[in-house]
Amino acid sequence: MPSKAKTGKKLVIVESPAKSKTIAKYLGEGFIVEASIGHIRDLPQPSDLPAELKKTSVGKFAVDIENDFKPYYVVSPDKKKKVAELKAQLKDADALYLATDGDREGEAIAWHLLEVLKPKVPVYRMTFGEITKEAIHRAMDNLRDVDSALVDAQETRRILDRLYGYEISPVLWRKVARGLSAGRVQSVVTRMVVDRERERMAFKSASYWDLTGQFGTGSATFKAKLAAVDGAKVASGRDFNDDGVLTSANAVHLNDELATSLAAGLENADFRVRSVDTKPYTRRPAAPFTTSTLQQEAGRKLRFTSKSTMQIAQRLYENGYITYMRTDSSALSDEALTAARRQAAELYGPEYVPQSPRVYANKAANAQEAHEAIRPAGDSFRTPAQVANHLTGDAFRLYELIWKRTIASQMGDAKGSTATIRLGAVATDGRDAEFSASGTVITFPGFLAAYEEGKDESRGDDDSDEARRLPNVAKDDSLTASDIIAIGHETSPPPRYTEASLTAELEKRGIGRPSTYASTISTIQDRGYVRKQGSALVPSWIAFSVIRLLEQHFTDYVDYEFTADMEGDLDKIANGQAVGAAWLKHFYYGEDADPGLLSIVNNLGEIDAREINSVPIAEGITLRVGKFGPYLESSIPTVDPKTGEVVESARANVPEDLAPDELTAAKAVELMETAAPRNASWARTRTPDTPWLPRTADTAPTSLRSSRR
DNA sequence: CAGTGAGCGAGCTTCCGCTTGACTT
Repeated sequence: MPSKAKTGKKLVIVESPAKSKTIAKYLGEGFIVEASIGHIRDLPQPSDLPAELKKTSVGKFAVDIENDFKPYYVVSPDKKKKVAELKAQLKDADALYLATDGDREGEAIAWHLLEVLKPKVPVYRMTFGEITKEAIHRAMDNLRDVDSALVDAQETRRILDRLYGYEISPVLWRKVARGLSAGRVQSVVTRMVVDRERERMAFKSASYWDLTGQFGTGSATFKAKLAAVDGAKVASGRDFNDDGVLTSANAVHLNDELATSLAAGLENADFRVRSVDTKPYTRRPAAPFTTSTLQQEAGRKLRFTSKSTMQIAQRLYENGYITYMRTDSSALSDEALTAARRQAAELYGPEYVPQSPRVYANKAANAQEAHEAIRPAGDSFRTPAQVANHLTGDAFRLYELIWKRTIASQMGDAKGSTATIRLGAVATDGRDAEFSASGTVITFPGFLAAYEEGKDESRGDDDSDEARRLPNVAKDDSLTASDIIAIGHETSPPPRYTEASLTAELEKRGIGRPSTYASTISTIQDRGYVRKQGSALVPSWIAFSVIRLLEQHFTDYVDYEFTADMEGDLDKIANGQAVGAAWLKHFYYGEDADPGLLSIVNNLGEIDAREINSVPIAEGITLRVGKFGPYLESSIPTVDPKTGEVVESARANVPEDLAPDELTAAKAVELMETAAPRNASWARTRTPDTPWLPRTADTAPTSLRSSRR
């Protein structure tokens, strides 16, 4: 066999196969572009370690906790084939270019490739923020070495997550239930959902009343709302706190009676315009999509789950319709800016495009910006009409959303004016009532011509800033009045998170990464911490127990700032100001006053499982999380009337679909009463004067039969 | 179903982040 001659080609390795095709095109002859398809090595499951290692200091985490936290890496089973292919390609190449993403994880992938492929040819690290011919060639002119400090930072992050998850999860198995898990990201996310439910449980609703009326001059009428009585502002939803207490000192709180009598007293009153105030209105377009904002907006406008949004986006990306869909950057490349501005001008006219391109600053904490924003691919965008024949239902709708958002982001502000009319009259009882109405008129739609961002369900009063035109009126004009009615309102608790609003919050706080938002939300559902009720995320009672334990014993680890603090430290490692191994040593074994994770876990002392799994619900009634789910227990001893026996406690099941905030004291009593017959005595002693028909196996069918006849 | 428990104690569960297919339901 003749000895194999080198092809003289250069091997370039990127992360994503879809990217590799485009890059190959730009680099041309002489280059072979391959993809690693993400990470190629990772820490194995400790159970998969070779037997001889299991007994050593590596055995617990696949990290040597006694020797500078040296990780024990293995090539991931599903990457063995890929690695073999890359090795074969490298044999024929005369240079290797590691072109993985320009962020912390990408740097680590480059290093792992280096470790596994052991190239004998020159190796260069290259990075680019966008996939254009210019950017790729610029990257070729700015080659460097793999940044070992940045790799150290990634490795530290990886090991920290293993130590955190695999040290704390077993505590939950022992104290709450088997199979549970804790982690730097999932535990904080679960805590957010639990905290929101706690706020809802503690929430006390307040009721307040106001008036609306129809006012007008001749034929034109408009609706206005009571704003002030005798010069004092009328209290509305935002004037109450979550305890149902009025917090605005100068506001008048109208109840049913006061509002109804005022409405009656205004029936024939002489209403006049008191002021007309006009203010200019401008609104700016939203930034181009990041992973997080795409998931939110697709959730709001298209009702997609985060998971399905990502699946559809992946297909669009692979087929060349959009740019990369896992990104935390809202920046557009120069090529995209030009394309968006040109297309906006063509479709809407040059006056719709501002003089200079709009630049969006990144709002998210810890953004790494290895890619540009999510936008239509290419240097001239295909319009939705042009792709309509190639894309089916959901894919088309997602493309259209991305296209609109991108175009709109480079269009001018919407301009108009907001008019506010204040009008009033004196009621028959002498009270002065002032109403107000406002309406916005858009004189130049700007970006609104292309796209408007959706809104999340808002709290409190319904927004009256709708785009409506108010009639032309002037001060002291007399107005007709009709339909003056009193309306009662109740303040509402903070809304539950949805996938979309939770993702937004995670991005804002810098918790998790674009590639994991969707899977994190799946994880907390798979573990039974959270379930979806419609689009709302509702925590389980198990989650309450878990979070309570973590808050009490691992306070710092479930702090909302934990990840942000970690990122700060990792930055120091990436800058060479700190070393990963020393940082991990501090984290795991402690330092000075800080005990470290290991000693916390080893010195938990007596965690009273019963206490952790209990939540007081009402006087004498406690919710407990047991082996078979949550149940209610009453601690009020009662005497069984038949046997004369003292019953120490009674129990009742809690329905699966009952959200924690729906388990009020009254509901708990009701559940105890309708539980098993043995609780009958409990119910009778508790509410002696209420006649109560036990719904037992004996009585229920009878009553059903009789009621049906 | 039954509720933090007698004794012995095997074997099991778990993290985050980067990427796609190859699987089943």
